[in-house]
Amino acid sequence: MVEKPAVRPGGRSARVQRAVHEAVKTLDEEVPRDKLSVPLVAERAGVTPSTIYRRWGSLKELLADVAAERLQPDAPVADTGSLEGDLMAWAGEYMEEMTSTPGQQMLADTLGSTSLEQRQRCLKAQQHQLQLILSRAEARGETPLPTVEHLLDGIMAPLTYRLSYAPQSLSNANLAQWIAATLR
Amino acid sequence: MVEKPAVRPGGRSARVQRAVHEAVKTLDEEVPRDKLSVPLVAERAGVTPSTIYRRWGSLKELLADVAAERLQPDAPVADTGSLEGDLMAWAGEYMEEMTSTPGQQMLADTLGSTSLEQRQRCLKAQQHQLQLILSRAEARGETPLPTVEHLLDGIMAPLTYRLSYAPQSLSNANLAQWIAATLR
DNA sequence: GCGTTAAAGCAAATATTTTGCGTTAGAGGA
DNA sequence: TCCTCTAACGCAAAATATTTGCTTTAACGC
Repeated sequence: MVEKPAVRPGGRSARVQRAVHEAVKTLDEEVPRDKLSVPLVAERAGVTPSTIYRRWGSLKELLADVAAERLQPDAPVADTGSLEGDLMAWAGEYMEEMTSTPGQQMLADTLGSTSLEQRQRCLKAQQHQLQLILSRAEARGETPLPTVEHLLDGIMAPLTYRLSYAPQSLSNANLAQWIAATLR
Repeated sequence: MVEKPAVRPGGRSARVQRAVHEAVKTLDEEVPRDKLSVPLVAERAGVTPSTIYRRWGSLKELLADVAAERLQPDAPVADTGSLEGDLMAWAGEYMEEMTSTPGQQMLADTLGSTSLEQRQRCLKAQQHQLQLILSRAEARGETPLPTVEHLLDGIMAPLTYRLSYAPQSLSNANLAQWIAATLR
């Protein structure tokens, strides 16, 4: 039911997808979540509701798709000069973004979705970013290097767990501690 | 919007709540998720849809409420004779349950809900169970003992992270490794 | 250009959600 | 025990949202 990346970015499909995604993002800032509806999004995007239902199936899946897309990193990871610094900068930014109200909403949208697919996209993106950070550390000659899996389990997992279950308990100190413990 | 524990278990409110929860649990095994609707639940529970809408607000919130309730442990934690054994038994059972299709559904229902409240209930329950396990270890004289927070970050967090993002990658070996590393 | 076809539009048929108002069950007091 | 008060429920009409069959459009490959 979910659209594969369009083969040609200029096609009609791609145009509709962009318009709909854009409409969701805009409206999400204008109306409270329980007022967001498929007909509303459709009107803003200039398409008919049935187009959205046929393509995404439901509002829930559409929101998950948009959220997963927004979670794809657009900015390259900052290079602070050390593995620990890079991790702190990158995970810190992620934490910052995800503790905000729209961030919490995005998280709920992805985690609440029925299809694993969207979540796997997010995981892939995180793995990719971490791999980049690790490669830079390797180039610097830092050693010993942890694996991506290690970083996920030691840093991203506790971070994500708290983002869902106790976001107010999160702090940079927490994060720094997980990073330090994982690199040890 | 969510019902506080009924003051009197015999009252009408409590009866309706039980009937509705029961209906959700039964129907969840009978019909595919996208066919589950408020009117359907209402009919099975013998109440009118408006009762459910007035009390829970939406199907999503009702499902989150039911899921959170199901995540409250009903069986006491097994006593295997050691902290490591108890953790493995308890977390293993949780992992087992949550990798199943209904388990994945419950997880999505709670994590996808708008209200933190339900997730906090689950966190409280996990903390309580872990505290129980720790108290037993303390009584046995095992030392040094980790904190509940440590166990959450080291074991439950990676477990939960993978349950959401890569459930197929989970194994007892993984779990055993997290437990061993956390107790070290 | 020209046929082919996947995706979009349109509108009617269903289904769900909301709402106003009457009814009922049960708590608390005389 | 009975009476009163009120929160929660039932009912049914109105408003919205969703599904569906059929038509139209636009982009791909020839």
